[in-house]
Amino acid sequence: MTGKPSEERPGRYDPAAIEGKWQRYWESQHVFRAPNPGDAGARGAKPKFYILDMFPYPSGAGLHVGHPLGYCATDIVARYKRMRGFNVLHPMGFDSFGLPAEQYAIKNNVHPAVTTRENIDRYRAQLKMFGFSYDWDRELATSDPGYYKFTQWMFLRMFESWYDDECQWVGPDGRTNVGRARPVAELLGELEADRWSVDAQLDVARAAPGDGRRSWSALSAAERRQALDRRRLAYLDEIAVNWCPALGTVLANEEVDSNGRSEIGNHPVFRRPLRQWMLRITRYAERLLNDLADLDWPEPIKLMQRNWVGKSTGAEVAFPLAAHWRIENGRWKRRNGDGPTGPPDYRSFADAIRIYTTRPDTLFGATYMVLAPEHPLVETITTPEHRAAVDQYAAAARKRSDLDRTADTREKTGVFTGAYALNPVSGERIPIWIADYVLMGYGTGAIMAVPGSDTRDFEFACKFDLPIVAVVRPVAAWIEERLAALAGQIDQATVTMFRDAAAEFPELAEAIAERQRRSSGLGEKTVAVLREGRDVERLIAHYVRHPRNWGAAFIDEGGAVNSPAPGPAPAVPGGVCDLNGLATYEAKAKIIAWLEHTGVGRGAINYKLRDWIFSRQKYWGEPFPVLHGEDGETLGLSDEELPVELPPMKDFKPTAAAEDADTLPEPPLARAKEWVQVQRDGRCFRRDVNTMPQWAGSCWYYLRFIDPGNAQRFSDAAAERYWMPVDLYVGGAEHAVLHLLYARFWHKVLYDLGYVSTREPFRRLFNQGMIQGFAYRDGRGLTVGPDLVDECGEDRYVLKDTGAPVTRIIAKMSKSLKNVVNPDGIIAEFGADTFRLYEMYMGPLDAAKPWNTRDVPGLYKLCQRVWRLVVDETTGGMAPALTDDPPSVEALRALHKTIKRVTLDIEQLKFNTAIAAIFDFVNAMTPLAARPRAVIEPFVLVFSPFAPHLAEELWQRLGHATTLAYEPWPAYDEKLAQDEEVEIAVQIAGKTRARLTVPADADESAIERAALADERVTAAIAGKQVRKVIVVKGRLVNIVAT
RNA sequence: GGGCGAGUGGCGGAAUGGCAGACGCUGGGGACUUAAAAUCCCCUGUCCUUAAUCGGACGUGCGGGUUCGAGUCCCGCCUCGCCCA
Repeated sequence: MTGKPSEERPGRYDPAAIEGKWQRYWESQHVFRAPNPGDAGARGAKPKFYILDMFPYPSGAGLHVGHPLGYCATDIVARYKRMRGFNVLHPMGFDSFGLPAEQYAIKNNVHPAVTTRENIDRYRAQLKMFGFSYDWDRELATSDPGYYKFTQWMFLRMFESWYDDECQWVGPDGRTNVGRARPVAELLGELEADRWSVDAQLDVARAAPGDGRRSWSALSAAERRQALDRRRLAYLDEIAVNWCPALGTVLANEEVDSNGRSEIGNHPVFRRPLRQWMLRITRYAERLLNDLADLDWPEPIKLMQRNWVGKSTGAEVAFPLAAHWRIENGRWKRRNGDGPTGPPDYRSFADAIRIYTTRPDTLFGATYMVLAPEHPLVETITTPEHRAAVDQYAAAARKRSDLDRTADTREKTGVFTGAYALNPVSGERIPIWIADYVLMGYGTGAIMAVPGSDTRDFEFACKFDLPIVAVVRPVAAWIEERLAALAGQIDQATVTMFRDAAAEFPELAEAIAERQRRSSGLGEKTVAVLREGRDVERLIAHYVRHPRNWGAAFIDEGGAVNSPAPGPAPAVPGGVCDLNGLATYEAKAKIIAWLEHTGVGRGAINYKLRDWIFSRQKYWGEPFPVLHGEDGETLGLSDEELPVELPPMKDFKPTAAAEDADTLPEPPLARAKEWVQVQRDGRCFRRDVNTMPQWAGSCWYYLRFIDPGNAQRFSDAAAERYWMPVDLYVGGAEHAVLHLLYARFWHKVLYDLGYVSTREPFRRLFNQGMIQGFAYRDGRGLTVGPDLVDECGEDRYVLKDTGAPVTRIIAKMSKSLKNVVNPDGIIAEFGADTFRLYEMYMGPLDAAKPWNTRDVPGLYKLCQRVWRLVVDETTGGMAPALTDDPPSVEALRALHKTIKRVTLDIEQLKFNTAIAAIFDFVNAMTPLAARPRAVIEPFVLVFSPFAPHLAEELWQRLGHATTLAYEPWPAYDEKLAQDEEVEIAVQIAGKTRARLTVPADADESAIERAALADERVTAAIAGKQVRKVIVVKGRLVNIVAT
């Protein structure tokens, strides 16, 4: 099928021979070395282009066909840009730390350093087969001590920095920023000079000591440490983590599935409080949002980042505890008489539950409160008679994962603490519950429950029979929707049944009434109203009075009602704030103003984004460059002590632990006893035995590529200024949030500290689509792999063993389905150029598309046909049709059209249509008896980014001594890229009735005249009057006649 | 449940609001050949009409709308994919 060279045809296209030859040439000549400013060979006047692939994680399985998709695309652009005169930085490296490497190493009982080296060698060899134009001199691996030395160095910079929200400053890019990471030393300077001070909560205050604020000199060593640690960008905190005993490590939330099991290996995961390194990414939330505006990224990715940061605006409100506060004469009074009584300040409002809400307009509907079971107040407010139940519930909740706890489908659980709070807008006593659907790590770990306006609160209130007040008037559409949903649920018969049962068994009447009330279906009255004919106004009024009967909360925006409820106005401090009738946005503004005026709350912004848990309890990662003192002091190492290398350990496995919640995680490094113990100035210190997560190394690798050999600095400052930012970053959408958000955060810290010159690392981002595989679905709906299926005739497939028919479907490539395609076999049979062309021709780069090996030979044929444009297969010499004669106009037109289409398509990363243009060119040239060199040579250049080996070989055979990689990209002549004559359609009322050929530059009136003169047109419009003639130049004429 | 994206021949796909199906694959036919492979050429959305042409109708998931003109824009629905819950 593939027509390899033979005795008869020794001159046939032979990719195996030419691809190795050119790969060796490129490598030995360092053809793709990109000079840094100041390097030998640097051409300073050249514009730069930094094009980056998401570097691979070198797994044991080797590359599959999905990996090279993005790499083929970037290689085309890199080669194109070189020919356009850019100095192109196009590097490749390996993300070689991480849990999978460790898992693989454990499974095969080899040290991860060994397997990692082997995997990298394998990946590099595979990558080199494709002929990518990487500057391999810049190769790096994140697990190399020369690399992670700087990962540690950057961590230390974060440890030694604090975030100053108020700092206004001009960055090296000349732009004004608000907020900046600054050295802790500067903070210390302010404190030591008593310009700043420390408040009662050990928070730094930007004011001199006094008014309850203490001077730095008045603090103990431990207090000082605590005050500084609270500000550091990298800090230690005790938080509940996902502890997986079987894997011996803590997992990120994303690594735990909805059943509370680990994504890797499906092991149980437990919640455990653990002291962890955290990075204060939350301080960057606003900048991470705002700076998206400048980026040329796909909108869906930007949106995913925005959602991840999850900014919301609302209010913080303090709900005073009823045990401590009462309202007297319109003022807040302490029950025990002491403490402040005047209009309280929100910050100092003690003995209150603080909550954050996005809907402060619904405050009048807050009929109870819920604390997370871990909330510190639970301990103090629970009354003795509820103590046992609360403790038991809290213990059970701790074991559950966040995901599990907040799943919508789960039945709500919770217990009453016996304590009450006062709703500050109504003065009402409302009960305080604990429930696991409230998370400590989110917001303040407490909520005001508004069952009338929140689905989960509504379900909870129904289950525990807590009051529900509608505070937002629903819209008619919602009422209709609820009616439709409820109509089938509880009908009149059910209601009658309840009533009849109550009449027949008077002793059970109360219990039956209770059940009916709780059933949260349509109540009797609702049904009655329904029968009267769906008067929406009455239904809305009914909902406002009896929301429970409607089975769901109206959670959208609308007019405020019951705020306050009808009746005498409650006597609350500051006077009641009437929201009734206001639209949600007005009500929010009014209540926030009231909250701030009365001191029980304030407007606030909240983010879903959490601080980044930066510790992992595994071996194969970057050690933390810090020492822990016996007194709790944490000491950052000096730059000279970096890198802190991983100790060579024979046993790097996690400690096998029982699969329950009570075992303590013990990282493997804890067993490297000699490594852990460090003497410093006669004192004993312990090294940190955690390692950094896999994301750490990938946060800044694009900076290391700029100057990978630099031992003094992560990269030379001038080189960084020259190359940054990355002009085009290509990779899979699976990294849309985490890697890209972490890297942006990391980069901004370096920017704030003056180490990099741009505030964003990746100017343009492109996500390649997934390459899928085929699978088959049998009669029972089960998916089976291609290894179990035979093809019998066109699009008919049967199971090999039973002969039962199956249908072909498209599925993710997976080991279990055995539908993974390995590129090695394809390259061995057809060559890398064919592989590259096929992947680029499959469809749009960003679309998911199935791999179909059947289509590959078509691209091999293209290579053969291009080959034959230049080479005579039988002799191996030059094709006789190749001439030095001046080209015909037709040949020139074919060339210039091709240059134009390919050029514009590469600019837009539309490689599939660029290759279609190449097919067109080859189709046009093949039948020609004479193929002028003046046409073939520029074509070879245009073809070269796609099939570089073949193009280099032809270029050499055409008589050129050196690589074509730096030949100028052929220019096209706009005139020659157009046909002389074009065929245009003539439509009568939108239907094509005729076609005519006109000169390409014919103007509208000439086209109209020609169209109206056409006999098919005159026949069609005979007896009608022409109302309108639309002429689209070069396309069509549309005649409207009646 | 929410958000985003996508539905076009037997298949992958093409189409600044302007001739739907470029280009490739598959399939069919032909040339060359003793023959096959390879190569080259032609045909290949469905239906109607015709001896064949010529010609006509339909056609971009479904139903509406805007427009001289809709695969493309707007509204509603269905299905699939991805992300978040």
